Amino acid sequence: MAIIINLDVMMAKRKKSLTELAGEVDITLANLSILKNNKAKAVRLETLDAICKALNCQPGDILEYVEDTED
Amino acid sequence: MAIIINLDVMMAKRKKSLTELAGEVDITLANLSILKNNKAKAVRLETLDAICKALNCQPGDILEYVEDTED
DNA sequence: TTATTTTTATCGTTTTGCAATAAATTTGTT
DNA sequence: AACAAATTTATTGCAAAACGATAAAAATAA
Repeated sequence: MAIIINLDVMMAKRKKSLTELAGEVDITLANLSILKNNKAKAVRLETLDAICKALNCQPGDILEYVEDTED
Repeated sequence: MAIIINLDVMMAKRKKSLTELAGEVDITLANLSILKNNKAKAVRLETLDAICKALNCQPGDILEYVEDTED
């Protein structure tokens, strides 16, 4: 099992593109993409906070606990 | 608003002390205490994973979105 | 094809997780 | 009060990683 960041669901729900989100979260588009695709091994709570704020959601909405029997 | 880590609820539910948890999470007691008391500014997903595993819970169970109008 | 969005990659800086260790503080027990 | 156990706080140090800045590649849309 592994924890992954899933922004897709909330982004779709809020109809926000990565580009839009990056602007609001105040993080570079490139780095947000890394977070979104689980290339990051850690997250600053501050960043998570900004994302939740921008997507108007709870941490639990974007953090998932999944089987890592993929890829 | 800020995201905080709240281990107390799940620790109580699982009846686990910090000392026990530290052993299972494979992190030093000192550092787990830091996480527990929100002195950490970031968390490794790997660590979060180990904590969720040890407490048998979801990330959303230990991550809270609260007003930072305290202390 | 052309434009737009997203993903990858590289370099450099700064931050921070975490170990190791030890001391201080709190909590529990008799 | 006295003692033990658990928790918190503090230091030092290092390796790892976030994130910025930037640019190029790849994917998606029009």
